[in-house]
Amino acid sequence: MATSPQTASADETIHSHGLRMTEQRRAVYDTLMAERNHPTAVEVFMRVKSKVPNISLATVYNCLDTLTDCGLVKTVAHEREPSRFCPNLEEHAHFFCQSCGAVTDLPLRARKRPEEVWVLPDNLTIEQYEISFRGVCPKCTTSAAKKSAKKR
Amino acid sequence: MATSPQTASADETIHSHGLRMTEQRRAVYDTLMAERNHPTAVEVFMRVKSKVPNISLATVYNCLDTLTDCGLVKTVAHEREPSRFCPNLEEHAHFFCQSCGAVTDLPLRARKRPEEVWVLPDNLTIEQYEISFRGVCPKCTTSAAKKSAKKR
DNA sequence: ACAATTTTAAGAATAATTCTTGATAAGGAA
DNA sequence: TTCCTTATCAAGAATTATTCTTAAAATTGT
Repeated sequence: MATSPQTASADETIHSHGLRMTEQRRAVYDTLMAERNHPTAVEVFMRVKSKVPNISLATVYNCLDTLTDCGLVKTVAHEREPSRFCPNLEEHAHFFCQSCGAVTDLPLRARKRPEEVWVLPDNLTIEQYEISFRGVCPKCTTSAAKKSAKKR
Repeated sequence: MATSPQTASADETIHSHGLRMTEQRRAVYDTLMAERNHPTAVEVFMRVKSKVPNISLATVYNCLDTLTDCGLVKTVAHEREPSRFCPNLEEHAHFFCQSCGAVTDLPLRARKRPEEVWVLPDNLTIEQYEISFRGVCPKCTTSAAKKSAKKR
């Protein structure tokens, strides 16, 4: 069977960086694409072991770094918690739910730029940015509301 | 001499949390207020030692945590780098210069809200957020421009 | 097939931060 | 004051995420 167009272009991207698409790198990449829920390196490690049983955690870290360097995934660092990895390459922010731990992508609104919200000095070159919101997600807000409704 | 109004209110804030303003906490707080350049815990430690010579790094961490819990300083975590501490309680974002390592506060523009830039699901409760930009600061941009001007 | 280069795996090493514990200090009651 | 309770401190051990080191295995160009 033919490889999907997505994985084919991931191959090309890796090759264009002078690197190879190895079994381990593909397995890590496919794992991220399959469940797009911002897993940590350890979570990726556990999932990927079913495909490549004797892969090591250090190799998972290496693969995630390589994929990040090639621009195929984004590394999301928040507070001092373990980094999370996400294959959404669109410009977006992240929301971390303090209640259930879920991480959600927040897409940019049309025709809005983050730079317009803060006062930036002249001559400042922005190369990247990271926007993290923290609070309670809709699911947890709703279930908390139900609970307090039951009480009375 | 009388204590400054700022330190007096820091005292009150600490007391309102059921805690004491100890020599160590005051020294750490004063150090942050004196040089508002986002030092790391180790940098605070080195500066504070001149006032309290036998303070330990762990105590500096404890003090910084306590001050953060009381809302007197902000802990700024960026990537996997050491946390930095800042006594600017105004709502602001941070800019990290990749060239010189300086951290700059970016105040919010008048009548602008970060929430208006990203698509937020309904029912989502935002409790805090952290906005980090990364790039080259004006000073480094200018000095790089000078250098390349000299070359030709 | 052979040599050169990548990549991997295992475990050691690192770095920032937190935890543990006993000692010290402070505040309040008698 | 003196005792008692609680808070805080200091020192070093422990933890956690991540990176480094190194030798072996795999891949590619010749």
